[in-house]
Amino acid sequence: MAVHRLDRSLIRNLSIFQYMSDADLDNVLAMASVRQLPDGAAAFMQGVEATEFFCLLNGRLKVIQTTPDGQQVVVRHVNPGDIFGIARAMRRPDYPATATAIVDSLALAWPSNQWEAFIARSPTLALNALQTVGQRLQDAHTRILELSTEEVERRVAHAVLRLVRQAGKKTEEGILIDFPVTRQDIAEMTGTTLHTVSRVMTAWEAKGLVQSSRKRVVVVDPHRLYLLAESSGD
Amino acid sequence: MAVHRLDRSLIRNLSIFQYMSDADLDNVLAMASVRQLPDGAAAFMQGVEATEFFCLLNGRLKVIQTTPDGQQVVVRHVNPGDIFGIARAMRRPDYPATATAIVDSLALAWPSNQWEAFIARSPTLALNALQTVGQRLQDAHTRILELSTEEVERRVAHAVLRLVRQAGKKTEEGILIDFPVTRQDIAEMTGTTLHTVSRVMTAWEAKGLVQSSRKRVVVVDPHRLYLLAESSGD
DNA sequence: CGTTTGCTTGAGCAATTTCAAATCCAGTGG
DNA sequence: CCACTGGATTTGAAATTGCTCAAGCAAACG
Repeated sequence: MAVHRLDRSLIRNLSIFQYMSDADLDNVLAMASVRQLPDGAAAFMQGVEATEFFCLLNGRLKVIQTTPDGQQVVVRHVNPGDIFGIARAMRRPDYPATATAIVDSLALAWPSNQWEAFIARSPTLALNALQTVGQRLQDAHTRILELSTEEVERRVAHAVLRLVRQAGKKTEEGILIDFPVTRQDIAEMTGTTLHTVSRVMTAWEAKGLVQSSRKRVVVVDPHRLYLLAESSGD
Repeated sequence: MAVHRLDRSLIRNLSIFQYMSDADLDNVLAMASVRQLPDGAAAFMQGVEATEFFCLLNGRLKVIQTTPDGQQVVVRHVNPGDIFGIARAMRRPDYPATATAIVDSLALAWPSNQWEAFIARSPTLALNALQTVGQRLQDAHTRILELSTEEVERRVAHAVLRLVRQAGKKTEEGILIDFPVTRQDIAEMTGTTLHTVSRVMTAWEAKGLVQSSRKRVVVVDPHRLYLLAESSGD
């Protein structure tokens, strides 16, 4: 549970903790515990009291919101260096979504009630946190704009390009999305069905834009995909 | 331009400035200027450098994002007491949307570069700001969930109920939304067309749920509207 | 008044979902 | 090594939702 000798360098480079003094960092680290999250494990679940917040050291999570009738939406993916589960920082008592590891992952965890103390100690941290949440708000608005104004194919294109930016890895055939993604996942990111995603991606495959197989997507021609995402489809 | 003798009580009750010392408040007020925004005037415009942030004293604004091809989305409505235009606080150089007064309004304005100084002076302000942005993020996610999983009628119902919560005013016939709202506005809040909104609302009118006319919406039976918004529509 | 802005409504149509059925593939356990 | 199992994917056909186009009407505004 408690952590001995966590290295400062672990979190020194995380954007949220940038520009903090060594002393403050040590203080922050002293309160942290390490959490191992095997593939499929949840860091926290929707509706449960928010007792901790986290920072992902490595691996990858997806954050999912579920409607009362069981439909799911992928809120976002958590990448190494991201903080997540900061519901309490926004004065929300419970987690609004579920965060699940999609590959074996490792995270730091702090008790939620430490948040205020951290902020009080370091105004820089406050500004960083605000920026982080602000960025997420931007992303959310972008998504609302897309859901409101774009047709499915372009939404899917945007979603795939976003995945490329977050986890793109150069390979022989093109840029691989470096974690398992199903058609269902992409459907939940774009507000459509796995059937439609499948049809769209099959068409792209025929046009030589992507290559995909089971839980695996490679973008062969990012530029043409980008054009497709942006052009008004004429 | 500069403001003389703004009363502390003006902003004392605004949630964002709660729990600040009188001295800090005076300091904050000293930097503020008052901005009159007649109906139709823009506080700021999308894409323009974010030189100021604001707090609405009274009136009502709508915040709109426009796509490259001219489609519009209502991001949110600004109500008295809300801060807005804090793009810079999230390290965004420009305003991501346009804020327009939909009734004659009055706001306080501060230079964007004051933000950091304010936060440094008062950690409480930082926490309040974080909460505010956090709330907006929640709202945005709620909207994404609705856009992704609900059909038009329920989305419109949710949007109208949200307006009721923000600006509902009891009248003879029911709860009036206390500022001008067009079908187009509601369409831009729900990702549909004014035609569809019109059809939906005409049907509601026939069922005795609402009464509406030009730029005016009265919810006659909030409870039944709520049921309609929540039920899976069976 | 004439013009503009907002609202309604019908008809046809296109995009997407639903429903249904196969097929594929990775891993599992004989 | 191979058949088996279950999740993932593909695909066709039918059903549906909501959009586009088009027209007419009504209230507000100068």
